[in-house]
Amino acid sequence: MTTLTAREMDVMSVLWDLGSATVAEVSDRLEDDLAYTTVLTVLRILESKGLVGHEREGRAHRYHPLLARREAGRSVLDRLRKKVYSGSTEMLVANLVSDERLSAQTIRRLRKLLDERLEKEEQR
Amino acid sequence: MTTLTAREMDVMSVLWDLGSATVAEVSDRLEDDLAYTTVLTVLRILESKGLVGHEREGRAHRYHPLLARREAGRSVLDRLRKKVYSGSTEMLVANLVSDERLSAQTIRRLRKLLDERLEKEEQR
DNA sequence: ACCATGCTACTATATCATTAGTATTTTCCT
DNA sequence: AGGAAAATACTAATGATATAGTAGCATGGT
Repeated sequence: MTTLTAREMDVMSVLWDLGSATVAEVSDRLEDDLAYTTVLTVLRILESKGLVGHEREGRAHRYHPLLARREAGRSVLDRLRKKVYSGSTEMLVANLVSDERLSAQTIRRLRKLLDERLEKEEQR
Repeated sequence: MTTLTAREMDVMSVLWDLGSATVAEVSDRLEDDLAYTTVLTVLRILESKGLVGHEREGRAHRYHPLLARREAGRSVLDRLRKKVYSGSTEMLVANLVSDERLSAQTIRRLRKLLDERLEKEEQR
């Protein structure tokens, strides 16, 4: 299972958004003002866990994610559902849609998503 | 913000499910076989963070959650949305409903939830 | 009233997370 | 080619997490 620490998630977030990034680029995008070497250290830890890779680019290293958003999200959601919502996806979603500020448009799109899912489910 | 560690979440999970529990009860319910004192230590840390409280019961202490499921869930979801899904609730939910094994019934209930939410949204 | 048992209080330790400094290497530019 | 600028490699300190042992206290049963 893939568990990211808070800081690791911050860094992965930048890589996901940019596709790939050098240490300096990651450092720039992080909210907190960390030392350059601190960011590098986090990236190396992520690499040692097999969650990012890198290749040379000029004198710098360019890092890219090996772990997909989807995978990372799934492992968090899975745990959240189990531990916080007693295993109930329904409670999780209920909580989610009632807390977040969602536009009518977004809600319609989400409903459509469920409709499509329902069709697939019923034709099995 | 309320950030629970993995183990803290395990323990809170038991308290949420049972309403309240003694150290022994929590210990029993945990998947991992931890020493009694380990569980006690976690509960004391949670108490020091203001997330649980306790009262005497015979010679034991009975612990109860002060942090609600909802709050805990929200803080995780919030972070997840921001960091993993670039702020998009839609992507989060899409990911959620396409990965989880949901029954047709559950999907219908979730859709109903959205419908209700939509009405509220439109009458404003 | 006593004592065995279960519980807490206090303490301890290993590991992981977070942060960053210093030394060294690389490369780009003139 | 040589040097400034910028990057990495290595090292390390601090703090949080996770785990549990030991001593001592309290209480419930007989």
